[in-house]
Amino acid sequence: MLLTQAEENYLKAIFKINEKTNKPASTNAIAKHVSTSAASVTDMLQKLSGKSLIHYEKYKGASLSESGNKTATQLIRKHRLWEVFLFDKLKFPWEEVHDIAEELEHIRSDHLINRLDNFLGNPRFDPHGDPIPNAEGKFMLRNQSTLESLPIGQKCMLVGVTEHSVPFLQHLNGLKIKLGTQIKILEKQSFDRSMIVELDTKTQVTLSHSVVPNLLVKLI
Amino acid sequence: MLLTQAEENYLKAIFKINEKTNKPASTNAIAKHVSTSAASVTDMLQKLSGKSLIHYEKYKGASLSESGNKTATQLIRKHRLWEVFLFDKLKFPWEEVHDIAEELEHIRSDHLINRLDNFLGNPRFDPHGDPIPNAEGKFMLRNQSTLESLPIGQKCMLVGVTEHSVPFLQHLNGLKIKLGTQIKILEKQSFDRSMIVELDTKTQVTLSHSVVPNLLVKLI
DNA sequence: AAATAATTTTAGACTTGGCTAAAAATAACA
DNA sequence: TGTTATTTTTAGCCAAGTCTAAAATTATTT
Ligand SMILES: [Mn+2]
Ligand SMILES: [Mn+2]
Ligand SMILES: [Mn+2]
Ligand SMILES: [Mn+2]
Repeated sequence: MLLTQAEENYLKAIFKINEKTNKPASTNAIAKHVSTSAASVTDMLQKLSGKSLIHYEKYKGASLSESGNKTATQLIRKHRLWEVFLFDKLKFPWEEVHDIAEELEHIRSDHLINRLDNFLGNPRFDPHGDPIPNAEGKFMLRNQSTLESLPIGQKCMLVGVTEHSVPFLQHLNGLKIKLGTQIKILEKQSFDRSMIVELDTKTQVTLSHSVVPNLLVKLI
Repeated sequence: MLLTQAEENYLKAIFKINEKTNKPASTNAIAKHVSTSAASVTDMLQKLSGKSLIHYEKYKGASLSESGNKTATQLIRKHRLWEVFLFDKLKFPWEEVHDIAEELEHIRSDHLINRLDNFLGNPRFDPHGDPIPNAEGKFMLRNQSTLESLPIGQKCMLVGVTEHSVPFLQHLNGLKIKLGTQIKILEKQSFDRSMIVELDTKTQVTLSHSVVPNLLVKLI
């Protein structure tokens, strides 16, 4: 089926809300995601329901149907592959790739995205460490923990971030922390839940509680 | 100014018609270019005129204003750079790049297009031999002739095509003719204006009059 | 269990970009 | 120079996607 850019954006929003909450996406939650009014969301939910892309019941929120899920997954695949292109090939900083990928993800050509995937070396993760579904829509899983959950003395490596805002990513830039950076936990302050860690550059940095829970790491 | 995709497409159409005819673009000519009705074109011409992107007088056709020209040139720059990306990097055949570039050209980010230009090695011509304007909008000129105008015995090299249709480009594929192919003129048939040429592969082929005038060559 | 608050839906309107049919202007022809 | 033919514009309509304001429903308090 041929979907408009608007319809695609709603499906992606519902996907992300469903994924995070494991519940039907509420009208208001969707409205925030796509930056529009609740009334507009209701209109669109009725349309998407009519096209059998979502399951929707008045006042009960929306979740993706099988075909809606497939569409949303392909969109995420395109988004993340374009992010890899921008980051790896065009050398954009990781905090700038998302907005451009929001536009590129709507280019319609299976041929294009599969060649791009190949050109990039079939990457499994995007510049923020998020998994890239393959052409069949399968997400790659990975053993990962949040840095917060690890004990003093543990060594690990940054493999992802759960927060994608520009200020947060720039903050990490300032700390010289990026994907692949090795981290050893030296101290955990129970008072303010900050953490003192040593990086692979031998420098010590303090990570506040607005940083620590957003870092996904692999044990080493 | 922020333009819609539709507005951009109209500006590009007017640019191309102006370029080819050296006259204001007629409503009908534009309608053919953007595949729409004459009535819709009139509507849009009034809108573009209101935004000072074109010079337009009822019944007299349209031509680009300075700002309209700048916009159209940047679009062509984006279109042709994306074509180079698709052809050089993703290895698409030259007859498939145009349609995808029609979508990619509307992605808005100066940052992106300048990095792409750099990544591609600042190419001056696209996969069809058309010049790529630089960031300031300047087109590179080149000494070229149409194959038709050359005498028997002349050696030359294909540098561009004036026809971009899929069947035409596939026909050239079949003849093993691509940009860079060297051509020597062996015979010119005055009856049907066909031409017998020898390629750099030493093979001889006959080029009909629906092919010859569409080949742009450089003398060697 | 009411009353109040928050969320969601409906109703009605607007903008963009398209359409067809009819009117007006221009071009071509006899 | 009239008379046709063609082109262009106007007029009126439509679908998508948005909005605000009001009504309906559901959730939260007292
Ligand atoms: Mn992103
Ligand atoms: Mn990402
Ligand atoms: Mn093209
Ligand atoms: Mn081209």
